[in-house]
Order: sequence, then structure tokens, then C-alpha cells
Amino acid sequence: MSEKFNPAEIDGKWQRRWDDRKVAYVDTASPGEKFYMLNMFPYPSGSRLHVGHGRNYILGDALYRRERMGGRVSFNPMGWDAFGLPAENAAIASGVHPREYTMANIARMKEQLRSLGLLYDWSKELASCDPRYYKWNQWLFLRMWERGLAYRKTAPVNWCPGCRTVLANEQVVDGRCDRSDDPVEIRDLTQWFFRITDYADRLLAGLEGLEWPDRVKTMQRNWIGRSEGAEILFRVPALAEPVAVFTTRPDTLFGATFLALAPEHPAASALAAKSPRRDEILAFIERVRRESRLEREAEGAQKQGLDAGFAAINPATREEIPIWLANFVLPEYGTGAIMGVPAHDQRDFEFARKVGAEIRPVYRTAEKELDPAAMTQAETHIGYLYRSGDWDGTPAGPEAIRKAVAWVEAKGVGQGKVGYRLRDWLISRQRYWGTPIPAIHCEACGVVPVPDKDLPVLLPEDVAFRGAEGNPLEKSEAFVRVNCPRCGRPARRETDTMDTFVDSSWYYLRFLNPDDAAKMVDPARVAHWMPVDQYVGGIEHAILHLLYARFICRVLKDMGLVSVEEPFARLFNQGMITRLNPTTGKVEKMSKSRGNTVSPDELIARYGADTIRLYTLFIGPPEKESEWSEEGVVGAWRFLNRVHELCGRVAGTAPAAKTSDTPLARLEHRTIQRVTADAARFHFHTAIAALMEFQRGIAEALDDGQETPAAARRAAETLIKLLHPIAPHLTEEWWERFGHETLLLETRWPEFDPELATTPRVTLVIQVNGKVRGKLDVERGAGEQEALSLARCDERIRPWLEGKEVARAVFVPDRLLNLVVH
RNA sequence: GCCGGAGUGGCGGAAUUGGUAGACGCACGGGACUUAAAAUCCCGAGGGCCGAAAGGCCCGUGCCGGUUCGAUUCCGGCCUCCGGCACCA
Repeated sequence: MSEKFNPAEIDGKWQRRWDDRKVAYVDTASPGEKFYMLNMFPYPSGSRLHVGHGRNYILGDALYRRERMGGRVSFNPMGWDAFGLPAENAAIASGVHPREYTMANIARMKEQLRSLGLLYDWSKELASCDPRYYKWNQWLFLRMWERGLAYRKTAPVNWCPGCRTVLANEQVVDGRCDRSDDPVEIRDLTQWFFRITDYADRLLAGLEGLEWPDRVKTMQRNWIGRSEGAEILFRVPALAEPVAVFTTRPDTLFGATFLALAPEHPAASALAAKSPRRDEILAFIERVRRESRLEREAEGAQKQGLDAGFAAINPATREEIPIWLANFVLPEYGTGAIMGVPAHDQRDFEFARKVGAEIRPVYRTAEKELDPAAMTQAETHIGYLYRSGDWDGTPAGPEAIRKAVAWVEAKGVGQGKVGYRLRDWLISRQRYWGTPIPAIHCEACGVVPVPDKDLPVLLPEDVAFRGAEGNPLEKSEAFVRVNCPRCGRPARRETDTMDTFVDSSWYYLRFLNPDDAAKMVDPARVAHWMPVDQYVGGIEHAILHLLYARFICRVLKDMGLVSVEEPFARLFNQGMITRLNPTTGKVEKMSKSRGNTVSPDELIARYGADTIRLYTLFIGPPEKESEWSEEGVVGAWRFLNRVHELCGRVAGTAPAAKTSDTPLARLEHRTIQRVTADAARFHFHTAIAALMEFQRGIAEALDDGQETPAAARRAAETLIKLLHPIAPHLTEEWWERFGHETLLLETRWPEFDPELATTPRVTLVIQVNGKVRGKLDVERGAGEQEALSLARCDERIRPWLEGKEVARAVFVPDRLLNLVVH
């Protein structure tokens, strides 16, 4: 009957036209109300995109087109997070250079994005593996080094044997490498760090004002892990220096019956040196250090301890307490030493029970005292203090803690302190495909920064990958051999490269001046365009990328280059797309490794980009995970064809000039209202439902002869405008066939008349005692008296009122009348 | 253990501030068109009970209770699932 539309023809035609006219180009120096839309820039992976990947780009493009039609100068750039291990691993496996591999992937991915009708300002395209980009990583590194924010230290760090590199804490998940899944080992290595801990409080405070999903903010809060407490000094007669412990419960100080050191603590080896059991102690230290993080932090891991044979003095009781070395004390948190209060801390309790340390309660209730021998667990929050000198009688809580902090400060044995779980960001990697760290090791001068004039430090391209062990940079003599910039004598270049999360921590700024050879960021453009108004990307970056970007943005602000603390005002995390896996019979995340992916290419070939876009947006609320269904795609295809057919029916008529008060006009205005509101909260699935009703309404009005073709044509033009962000190709095509010379994308979003967005008559629900007993069709604005008399006369209502007395009537205008009867 | 989120037909989901629960779509059933099929269009449908039918009644948004004329929505107590953190002192 009706011709289907031909997506192959229409898609290509409009994609070419958008390209030719450079419709997405934005002069970032130009004024005007701005909207900065940004999708997290992708890693150009070797595998093709599947429809699960498409969701966040499609959503981003729909938002971009919608905002743009709203009249704001909208910027939607795209780039490539192009450094990283997979390219290097591919090089090792196949011999093809990471650059060649990456560039081929970029070209292919770009074509895939284009085939979905996604509009980006490609004139701003950047790739982090481009020396014009990574030069500024190096420049930033040097500035941070000058400010003491980049530094080198020897520390126990996470080593992934599979990736043959160190990892940041954020990249270790359950003791395993988040990329290769290998168990992570702890090694003592000298590495480069960024001092993110200096920004812990600011990173925490900034979360308050962000329009981000609560779960992401919570995850960041937990990761920063702020806790208030005190640092308390314990004198150790055998050592010159006292040992400091960090505790959140200084109020339990009188109950501290032992001191426990992480085996990595300097005092541990110092004591070993003085001990007759030196070898035994050193062996214990060595054994714990060799445990992987996985073993040491595993759930239910056994607490192990060794009595060092020395005493410390509890500053409150002045009694001698034993010093233990314990595997559950973590070297990186607090001071690496704790005071053990077994009566009131569960971990200390378990340890005390295991090694036989004293359990001394300092809290009791009025009714009873705790009996150490009978306790089965620590009591962390009970009663009031006793056996605690002047603090006796203070109830457990903040007051007790305040008293204790004041006391240790007055006695000079400690001070109030805030502890963080957050550790400094380890940024060096022992791999090739990343930004070279601009440092030079000179025997005479030490570690010397590369002078700015020598930037960028280029990655050497002629290195061998196949069969190579370790970092190929180390074997590149041309790269390593350099003269010291300070003394001029032969020196060695640093061969570590930067974590790729350095690249992604500031790329959103570089889109504003990607070709600027003179400076990293352009403060004037940043002042106009930042923050990003809408950031869209996956939840997997909740901590890593988003925390680092917030950190670096603050560093740049402190350098006077950036005007904002927070780079991303609003964040949206799209939900995963899942699909029934035919092999396992389970609904799983769509992924290549699970073998349940759907390729957009075949679907585009069959149904066109608009169908895929529409279905992807229709599948469910975008923040939730949604299951892909092959059959569902057909529904989207049918709808677009109904739109196509409708447009064909009205194309021959000129549109009616004005909206008059007709049912169709009212439907039109109500649809504009609904779609506008739904799009504002990204709920395109309900917007599409409204558009489906609208399409049907227009078609029916035309079929019934209720409306003139001119009025239907008018309505159809509104329909395709509202549909444009979702299905841009078909709607542009009809806009042109309707005789318009402008692009639909460049028209204004329709506005609705609030008066017309309502209906003149409404259904008034009649309830009796809260149950629906009838419905009345009444004029909008009908009064209570009128409704009441209509209800009393209604045949369906009357039986429910007979012989009863209406005690009360609840009337909600235009909605319901509830009669309460007895 | 702590934090965050979710639970509605056969399925995806809707119901913006408490006011007709199930919009829209998929799948399904029936019909129209067709020689036939595909495609398309129209109609139907939460469950149970009564009725020849028109229609009517009861139940129903994870469970139990509360507030209210009225609760998917608010409050209290649970259950289940998903995600994050967790020997962080």
C-alpha cells in the first residue's frame, strides 16, 4: 500500500549535507548563551561498536540537537582517549605499531559514529597520543612538580604482573588489576605521584553543589573517606622517636592495651635492629610484605601478629604496653601504627583474643560493667567512660572525643587530626604507549626537569615490540641517552610514561583551543564555556576519571588558568544495555566477550540510523539498564514509516497559518508540552510515546475529515520538529520535501500555548468512599455544586448513595469528586 | 557491616506535587486487505467471580502495619535483587 522510506538513501544524503555545511562547527571565541554538551571521549578500541555502546552517544546527540533548537550556542566536540595498553598489547601480538593500530581504529570508529547521524564539531577533534596534545601533559606535569604536586617516592605500590606495570589504587579492584584481572602484587618501587591528597577536602566539599547522580557522589565520598580523629604520640623507651598513631576514638585511650605497627613501619625495623630476636622479627616483616594485597585484605583474612618484645608508654595511663607487629595494620593509612583498644574496637578485639592481649573496658553502663573474659565482641558505643581519669562519666559520643582531643593537645602528646582513605595518585607506568614523563636522571644533579623549551619529549617511534620484555623505551638508546639540562653531562631520560587518566583529566578544556601551540588552555574561552553543562558517560568512571578530572581542574584553577573548580556541572550515567545470551540463557551485559552483541551496522543497513536511534531511546529510562530486543526494533521502524506516510499525505498542501482552537490543535500543544518536559529530563522514551499518540491523532483527524489537510500539514510540521533530535535524517528529509530551505536542525523548537495544551472538557472521576463508581464528562473548571448534582442524578452513582447520608464531599477540580457516605 | 538504587500485566515500561493503576511499545488472540503469504491497518486483553450479552462486583503496584476521604506515591517495620565500599583504626 504505502511506500516505506528508504533509509539508505536518506541517511547518506543528510550525513553528507551536515558535513558539507559544517553544521556542528562552533567558534569557541564567539559570545552568546552557551551549552557545552560532552560525551566521555572513547578509547579507540580494536573491536567494533555494538548497540550497547551507542546509547550514550545517541542520547548525547539528541540532547545536543534539542538544546541547539532551543536557541543556545551548542558545542558538542569529540576526541580520542588514544593512549593505553590494548594498543601496545596488539603491537606485541601482531607487530603493528600502536600508532598505526590506534589511528586505524579511530578512523573506523569515527565512521561508525557518523553512520548513526551523530553530529560533532570535528574541527576540534583531538587525540591524546598526538604530540600536540601530550606536550601539555608534560607541561602540566612540570608545573605540578614546581608546586610540589608531582613528586617521586619509594613506596609499596601495586604491581600488575600481567600488564607489567604499576597501577593506581583506583585501578585495583578486589586486589586484582581492573584491566587484566591478575592478582596485584605489592612491590617497593620508586614512582611518580600526584599529590591529590592535598585536595581531599576541596574534592569532598565540591560534591555538594553538583547535579550528579547520588550514587556517584556517594562513591566519591567513600573513596575520599574522610574521618576525624586524633594523632597521639606513644613514647617508646627503646627508640629516640615516639610512635604516632591515628585513631578516630581518642576517647578510648585509657583502654589502649597494646600498640600495633604495620610491618612496613620504620619503627618495626628499628626495633628489630635492637632486638635479640632480630632475625625472627625481620622474617615476619618480610613474610607479611610478600603477601599480595589480595591475601592481606581478603574478607576473613587471618590476623597475624608478632610480639616485638618492646614496650611503649600509654600517655594516659603511663603504663607500659606491648608493641606488636600486625599484618592488619595498613602501612599507607594514617600513620601506619595503631593503638589497640580491644574492648571497644572489633578488629583490636579479634587480635587480642588471638594473641592473648589484655582487654580493658573503659566504657560501662549504669547497670553493668563489661567482663573481659565473657565478652564475645567489642562494644563500640555503650554507656559512659570510667577508669579514664578526668573523663569519667562522659557518655560515649562526640563530647567524649572532644574531651580526649583537648586533653592530648594540652598534654602535648597529640592533636586532633583528619584522616583520609584517599592516597596520592600514582601516575607512572612502565609501558610505552603513553606520555613520556619529562624528567632526566643525572648522577650529579639528581632528578632534573626537562626544560619547557625541549617539550614535547617525543615518544620514539622506532622501537621493537614483538618478543620484547619490559618497557621498549628502556631499550631505545636514542631516547634514553640525553645530556643533563643542568650540568650538561651525559644522563638518562626517565622511561616511565604517564597514566592515561592524566590525558583524560583535562581534555574537556582542550576542545576549546585544540590547535593552540602556545598554551595548554585558553583562559578566556574557558571562562566562557566552562563548566561542561552536560557530561554523559558510563558509571565505570564514577571514581577514576571523574575524581582525577575534578582534581586537575582545581590544580589549573590554582594556577589561574581555569575559572571553575568543578569541570562538570551535570553528569548523566546511562544504564547498560543487556541482552539475552543464547548460550547461557541469561540476560547479561552486552559485550563482545560474552558473545551477545548486536552490531549497529547490520541494523542500520536494514532499518536505517533513525530506527536504531529511536529504538535505543525508546527502550527505557536511559539511567536504568535495559534489555535489547530484536522485535522491539521493528516497532520503531513501523512508527517511522507511519510518520513517513503521514508526511506524504499532507505534503501537497500548504500548512494552515494559525493554530485555531480545535481538538488537533490542542493535541499538538499538549504534545509540545509533554515532549519538551520529557526531553528536559532525558526521558525520550515517554516523549516518543507522546509523539506516537500525536502521529495517530493527526492521521485519524485526516481520515475522519475532522481536520483540513492544511491543519494536518501544520501539525505534521510540528511532529517532525519534535521528532528531529530522535530521528534526524527522516525529519530533515521531510522538512526539505515540505519546501523549506533551512535545515530543520536550524529551526526553533516549537512553543506551546498553555491554554491550548489543555482540553475544554475533562473526565471527572466520581468516587464513593474512595472507590471509583463512575465518570462524568464535564466542562473544565466545573464547580463542586454542579459536579455534586450531576453525580446525584447519575444512574451509576445513585445505587451507591441510596439510603445513605453523604457526610462529606472531597472535590478536586477537574479531577475527582469523592463522596463519603455512611 | 556501611552507603546508594530498584521491586508495577507474558515482557520493556507509564502514572512531574497523594487523586481514573497499566499510557506507549513488544509479544499474543481476533478481524480487514490479498489467490496466498509477507507487509500494513483496525479491534481485544491485569487476575478472579457473576452474566447469553450489555455490563457488574471483588482482588491487584515485593510483604506487614500506619496516616488519609483517597497511597505505586508519605511514614514505620521487614523481604528480595542490583551496584559501590569494606581489617581505613
